[in-house]
Amino acid sequence: MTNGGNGQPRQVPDACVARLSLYLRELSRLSSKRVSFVSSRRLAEQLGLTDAQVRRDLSYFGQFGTSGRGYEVRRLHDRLTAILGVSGRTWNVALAGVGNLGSALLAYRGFQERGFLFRVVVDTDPQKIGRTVQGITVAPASRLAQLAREQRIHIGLIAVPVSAAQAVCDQLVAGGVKAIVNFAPGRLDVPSGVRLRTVDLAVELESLAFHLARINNR
Amino acid sequence: MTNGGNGQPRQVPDACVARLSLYLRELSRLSSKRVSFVSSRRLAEQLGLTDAQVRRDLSYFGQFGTSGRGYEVRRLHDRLTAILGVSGRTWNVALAGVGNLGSALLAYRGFQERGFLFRVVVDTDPQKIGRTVQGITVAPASRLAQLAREQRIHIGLIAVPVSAAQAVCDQLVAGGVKAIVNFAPGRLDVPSGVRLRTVDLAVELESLAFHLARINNR
DNA sequence: CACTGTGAATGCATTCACAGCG
DNA sequence: CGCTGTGAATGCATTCACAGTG
Repeated sequence: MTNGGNGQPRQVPDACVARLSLYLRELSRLSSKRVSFVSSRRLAEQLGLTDAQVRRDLSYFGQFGTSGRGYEVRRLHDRLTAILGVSGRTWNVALAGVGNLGSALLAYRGFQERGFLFRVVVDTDPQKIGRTVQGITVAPASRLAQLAREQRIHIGLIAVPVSAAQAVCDQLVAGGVKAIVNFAPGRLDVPSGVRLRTVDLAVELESLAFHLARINNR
Repeated sequence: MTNGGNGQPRQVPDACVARLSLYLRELSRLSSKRVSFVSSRRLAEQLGLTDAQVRRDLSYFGQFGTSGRGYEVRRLHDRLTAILGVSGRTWNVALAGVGNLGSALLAYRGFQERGFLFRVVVDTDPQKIGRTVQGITVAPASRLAQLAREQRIHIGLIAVPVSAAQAVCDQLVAGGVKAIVNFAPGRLDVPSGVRLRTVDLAVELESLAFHLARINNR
């Protein structure tokens, strides 16, 4: 047995957590196709993983499978949504920056479906302030900290140019936000206790270039 | 000594490659500030890593540092650009999908600066076809494979809805593209020999939610 | 002396391989 | 049987710690 049996485990690898939402997506798909059971093998195939890895990942949270048959799609789906914290409850999200990237984030259907609600959207551009995007009015960036506190924001998204990123980040922290995803390239400082993930789109391209260079040069 | 001395190493961890472009960015910054030497300690501090890690990463590619003084900023910068394959040469990039995310990618200055040139941009929307974005005319998606081949595209970016992603991916492969970054959620199939990276924006949010849920629930 | 470069040690993550169950 | 759940083995990645160098 992996853990106490009911509660949460002690030690879940970060890499595993990142995969949970992939499982969830695939299970949703299977569920809508009226598939009722799925084996670790099939699930793995579909997601480009190994069967052992799927079983190991799920085992961190308990025993969901049936020997000889696999996992019951609906049941596993429900358990995973609960584990990921996207069950029942919703998360309040603040977005700073309504440029192209910010707009892409706002428009992304997956967020709403999983209970991530954009409650606060800010920008510095007077042209944009006051406009309504996806049902939310764009507020001035100067009010970010205040709004974050009022709206009890859980997660902040930074989609502003690098030069403004640290200031925006500080405002989010001042507003009591404890989890931030930064899409601006470059490092940000946050106090301990605040969780920060930086997603750098250029890194992906450069990693590919590195590998291509090695293929093409010899 | 880590390797032969001049050439490329044999075994570089993927995680290290991903960090090279962070080093590069920081070195550019230091260079523009007229800083001529930097220690592994300082570099690490700035990027949120450890000094040992910086030294280890760089050591995969040779010996660039001077005992007691650190690394010569300009020299290291030049060596890293060469290693990453972003020196001298340029990379031809094709973009599929000119929605918000696609536009964000097109507008990202960092790409051009590093020698990634958008040569082909396609979309299915008749409203968008024929328009010029960032100096490039949007072509119909049906011509993707042909254009990719004609323009000798190295890297393809997929920024279309999930439903269209696999088809677009197949077109890129048909057009001889060997490296693809997919921004649509969900798995894509590519023949072996083609390098595929999927970047899923929702995964980041859900990973954060998982950790927040663990904090808030007990 | 301050700093690099690197064996050796540690700590994660993945994979193997198989006992055990329905 | 077919498939799960998991110790044990392996393979990466990071960190330690220090000999060696300008």
